[in-house]
Amino acid sequence: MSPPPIRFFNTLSRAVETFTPLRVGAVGIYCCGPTVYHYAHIGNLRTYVFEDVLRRFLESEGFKVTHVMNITDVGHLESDADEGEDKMILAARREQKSPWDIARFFEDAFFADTAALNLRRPTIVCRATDHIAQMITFVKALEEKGMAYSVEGNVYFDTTKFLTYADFGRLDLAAMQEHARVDKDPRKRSPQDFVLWFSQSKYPNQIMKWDSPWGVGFPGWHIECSAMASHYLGARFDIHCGGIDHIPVHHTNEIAQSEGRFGDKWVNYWLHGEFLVLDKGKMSKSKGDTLTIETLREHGYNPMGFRYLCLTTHYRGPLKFSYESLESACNALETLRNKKADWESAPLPSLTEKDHAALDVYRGQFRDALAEDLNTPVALSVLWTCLRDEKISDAAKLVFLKESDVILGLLKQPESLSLTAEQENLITEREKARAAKDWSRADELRQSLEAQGIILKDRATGTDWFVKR
RNA sequence: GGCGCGGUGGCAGAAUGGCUAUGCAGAGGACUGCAAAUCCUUGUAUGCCGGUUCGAUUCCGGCCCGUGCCUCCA
Repeated sequence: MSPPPIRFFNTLSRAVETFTPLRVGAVGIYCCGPTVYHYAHIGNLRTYVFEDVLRRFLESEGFKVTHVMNITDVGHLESDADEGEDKMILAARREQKSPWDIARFFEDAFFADTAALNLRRPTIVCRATDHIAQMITFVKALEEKGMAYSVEGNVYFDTTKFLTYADFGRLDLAAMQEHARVDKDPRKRSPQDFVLWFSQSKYPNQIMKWDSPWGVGFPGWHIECSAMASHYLGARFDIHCGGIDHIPVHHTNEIAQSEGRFGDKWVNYWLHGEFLVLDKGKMSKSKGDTLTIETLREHGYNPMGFRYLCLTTHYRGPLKFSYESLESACNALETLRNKKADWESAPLPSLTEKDHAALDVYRGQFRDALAEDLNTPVALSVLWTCLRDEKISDAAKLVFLKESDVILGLLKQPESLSLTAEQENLITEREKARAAKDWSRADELRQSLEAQGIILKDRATGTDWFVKR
């Protein structure tokens, strides 16, 4: 009996569909990446965790995955002056850093964060500023097809030329117009038309600008994704991911541009991640409550606990974040780590036939959970059930723990620091005390190290240490 | 106004037309050095009102509540 097919919820149809790639054995995925003018917050990162698991799962299914992610490093930096919230930008400006330096700084910070969450780096990371030529080509092509118009140096996409514009987001354009929160740009013919190329910036001190057939300026907000995705993945590809907020505008516009240019279905499957929410709704910069990986560390939590927390929720449902739930996730993760360390430190027997049989069942359940629209909570529950199965050996459990972790990605060691000589001494002294059965002295030393954030684990092979959390 | 998501035990969070995962926390116990780790046992739940059904948390309708997007936003 063949396993159930891989199925994903496709925003195009708003239904779970069987996944069939365009090419046998290969999958192309484009994921909308970060805007690098601030640190990523944990809500942003949740979406990247989902995409990472998607990629790992498809790879485990034998696909060669091309995972493309853009870096939005072009923008309107000068407009940030009146917001004045981001200390880094202010500092960079004070030090007369260029927007490019700032963008690079936050790009590096982004990948440091994703590394802390054990996210695999996309196979292709592409910066918008490195692909201005592709964007210009793209806009020219739209112009030639009569899908764009120029007014006073700005080029706009003509949404009336793309008859299915409202379909993807199921938009009621008339209703939206009535409740528009932003004044219409008088140069636009239709309210939903959007800019492909700006030569008339609303920001007088625009620093990042490029020459173009329409004047010196910079690209519109949506064109980079269409240009880079089609550049790396072709005029048609398998999967496009992003946050759910992208459906009504960004992805709607991407589809309009791309199908406007290529004249055919652009992306087969659109997968969107729901938001992470706080008690009072989503976090936002204006409310001053954005949480970053660094914030979690400051509260004493290991970033990997956040990865675990993400996996306990299905990607299409909101994740209610609280320190209580993060604590719970960290504790669960800690147990997984302890089990792994315990089993690895002791010699284990080889697997029995019974072990093999049970493992096959667990592997199947685990795989099928993920195949059904990436159900990580169920996959985790399969893992725990296996780990607490009295009928199989620890050796078998260790095998499954490691196998499942190729996709879950939870067991990467926390960033460790090396011990000071003094800390090393304390451990050695404690070993001596234990050998002498001086338990109170041993515990005293343990507590002393714990106060410094070092947790000791006595194992069959000796004493290990971990950084707390 | 339009388009979405959610309301399950103390917390997080799955699934399912009947027998309701999983983790954390709490309680009790085992082991151990009265330590750490690990293991075992254990209580409590499906927003409200109707309908369909032998039977609904699950399907349908209505309501209430929360929340997101529609402006760069994961």
